[in-house]
Amino acid sequence: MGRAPCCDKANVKKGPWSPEEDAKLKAYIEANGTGGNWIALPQKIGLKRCGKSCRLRWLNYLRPNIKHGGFSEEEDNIICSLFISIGSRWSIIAAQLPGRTDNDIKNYWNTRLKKKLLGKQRKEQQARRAASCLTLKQEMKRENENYMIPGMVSQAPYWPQLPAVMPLTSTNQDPQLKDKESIRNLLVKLGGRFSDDYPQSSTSTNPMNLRYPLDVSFAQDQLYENSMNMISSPSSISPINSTCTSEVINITHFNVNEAAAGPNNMFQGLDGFPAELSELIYSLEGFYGTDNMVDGSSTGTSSVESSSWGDINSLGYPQIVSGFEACQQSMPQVSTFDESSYFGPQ
DNA sequence: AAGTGATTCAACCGCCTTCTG
DNA sequence: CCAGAAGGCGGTTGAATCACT
Repeated sequence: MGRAPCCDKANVKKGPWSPEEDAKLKAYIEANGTGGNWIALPQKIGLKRCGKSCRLRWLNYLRPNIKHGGFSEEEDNIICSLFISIGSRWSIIAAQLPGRTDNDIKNYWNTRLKKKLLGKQRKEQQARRAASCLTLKQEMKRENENYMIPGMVSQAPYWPQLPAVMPLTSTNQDPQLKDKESIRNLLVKLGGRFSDDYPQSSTSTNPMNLRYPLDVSFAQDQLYENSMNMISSPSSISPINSTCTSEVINITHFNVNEAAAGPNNMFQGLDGFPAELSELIYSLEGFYGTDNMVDGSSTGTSSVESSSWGDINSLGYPQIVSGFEACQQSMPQVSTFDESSYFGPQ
């Protein structure tokens, strides 16, 4: 029954690795491999380290072809795009950046990229606020001058509080809905499709019937495999139509809403998106230009028409996009969503 | 030069999923 | 089928380093 404990916690060294320890671990793995058992590894080498610690050290530092620091603009864009698409799935994001580790990307995001984006956004907000305030002040000053009673003490005008973030589309909306809408719009802009953007088409020439921003990012083989593993896990994401003709369609064509409800979902739940994400969405809108953002909810125009694949090239991963342009062209052109045609007879 | 706060990043922690007996 | 270990992952921590006063 079961197995022996992985390591004697009391007899295990913690903290930074010494060059000697690094050398031992590296030499052994390069000569013998991991042997498929990290827990047994330190004992074999004579290291007083936990197997997990060895694994981490190897993967994040000693492994060949590891790059540290010096993230390029292109890498920044990929990280941002993927973070918006799939959230903090650092291992998946790392799979798209050769030589980068999930830990590195996570650190880079938390310490620099996030601040970079938020800083950019705040600057723009301040500029917008300043512009709005100036206009408002001028108008109120004019009105005050018109209605000023002689001898009355002039008071500081009351400025209505401006929204913390500029509303994207409609006002008077549930903030959560607005967040979702923003995320949705951004995802659409990034080239993705929601389950309600298209009717089901089993005759599509697109071999994989790729639809989502995830699909866009996942087009590259490695990431695709990762996604297939995750998506095909019944505990993570449930296909919305189990009678679909293609199994590939089944597993790629999952229901975003259902997916969002589960704890291990691909999107980590739109409801559960980190609060900062909505702020970042606005940052990215500024990054890519709000005018270019697609309002997929109410324009009445086809999402296919309104979402330009050319836009994605600006994200810095044309190699991902190129494989999808063909898929995109084979997508059915639909302007409105008909649930019955999409889900089939209930 | 010293003190202090901010930043970076390697490493740990704990949770979840997968695997094994 | 079940219990528990291994593997994997994301979040967090804290020592080292940097930047500023």
